[in-house]
Amino acid sequence: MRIYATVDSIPEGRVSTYGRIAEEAGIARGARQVGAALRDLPGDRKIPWHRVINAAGKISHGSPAQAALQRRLLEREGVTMSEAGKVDLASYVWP
DNA sequence: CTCGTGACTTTGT
DNA sequence: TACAAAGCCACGA
Repeated sequence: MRIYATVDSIPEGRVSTYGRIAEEAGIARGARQVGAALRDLPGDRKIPWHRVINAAGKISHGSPAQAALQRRLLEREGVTMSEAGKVDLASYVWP
């Protein structure tokens, strides 16, 4: 629950990393757990899972389809990325 | 209690 | 930029 609440607090047009979220949620080094939580997400939840990326600013998971979807959702909110699909954390990560 | 697993992270080639 | 190795942590078998 802590994880869901934290992810839900990320405003539109901003992103956050697994590590940051884990810390915010109380799990100091549980970045993986955050990923697991999002992975098992039903989908009908009102959670902006697409604003969650890894420390490198990239999408590190699953099917190309899923990655493409996440990228599309982010760009729709104004988050730009390099060709390699890398987000400029310095300007989009949530403080 | 021990093992395997994984939408991670760091560090070093 | 890409890959490997070694940490880390909650969970379930």
